[in-house]
Amino acid sequence: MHDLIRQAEALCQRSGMAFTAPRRRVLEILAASETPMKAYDLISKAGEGGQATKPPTVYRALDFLCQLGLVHRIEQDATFVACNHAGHSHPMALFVCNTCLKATEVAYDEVAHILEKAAEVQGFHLTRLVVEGRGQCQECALAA
Amino acid sequence: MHDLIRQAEALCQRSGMAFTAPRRRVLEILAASETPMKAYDLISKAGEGGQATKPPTVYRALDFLCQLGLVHRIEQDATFVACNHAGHSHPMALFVCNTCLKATEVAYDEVAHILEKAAEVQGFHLTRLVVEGRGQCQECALAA
DNA sequence: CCTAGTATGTTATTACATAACACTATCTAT
DNA sequence: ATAGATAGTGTTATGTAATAACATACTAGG
Repeated sequence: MHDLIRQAEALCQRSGMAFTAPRRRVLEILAASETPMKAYDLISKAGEGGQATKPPTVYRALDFLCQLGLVHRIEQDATFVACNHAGHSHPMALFVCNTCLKATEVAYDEVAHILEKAAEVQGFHLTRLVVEGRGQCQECALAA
Repeated sequence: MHDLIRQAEALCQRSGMAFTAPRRRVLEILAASETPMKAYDLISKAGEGGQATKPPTVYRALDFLCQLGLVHRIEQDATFVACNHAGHSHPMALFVCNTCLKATEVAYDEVAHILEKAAEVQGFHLTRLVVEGRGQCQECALAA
């Protein structure tokens, strides 16, 4: 978890971007969370203790972190989750458990390839791909 | 386009559901639209001419139509689009052109299979899958 | 008829996200 | 040093997406 912060620092330094206080704060909160978080939970969490934190601050940090691949937005339910695989940016599908709400990352290189081809057949050139799932994780299946 | 309406009627009759006025209205508007629509554009469009139409009316219709597979919600940008392939419910990925905003449907049976397997390896059982893309369609590529 | 089930109408509110502008820090070319 | 460019934050206000809660109407089976 502290690894992620260090990775972020390194990544920013290499690309000449600033790893500023709000960006660090948002990443720390997400990294410490077991499950993906909604933006407004992040906002209130970020405001605990210190000064009040307002939506734009957090949304800007999220945009930044998403672009760097340190955080992913889950489109299905508009939540955000820290990414374990920062740095190497191979495409990752996010599968969210309906019971415990935890997100599992799954590589989908092959799938991306197939989809790109399928799109190309229709003359469509892909620049972004969203692959997400819902279901039940192993732990919750066993507990049931 | 009128085909879609008839398909909807048939589908509802078969499954004993009512194809009511607001449901028909929403489907008609979506079927007539070249591109996916935002909910609130639908709401104001639905309110044109006749009586004012309020959010819950449209959202309820959308839920209904989505469940029947007559309409798809595009998670990336919270838009809705009528489905060409109503009835048979094989999984369809939606690729949206960044230029003309039109959506193209692409079958992804194979992909679904691979993802299910990839998930199962980690003990994750999938119940829902979202596959969406962004990019440029053929027409727009040629026009550029 | 009347009542259970299904759907709609309406008001109000909650949740998600960004526009616009003022201010601060930092870097760099002169 | 210092003026100007660049990047980032703080703040106010607002725009956009979605739903809760409750009242009302339609319709089919007893």
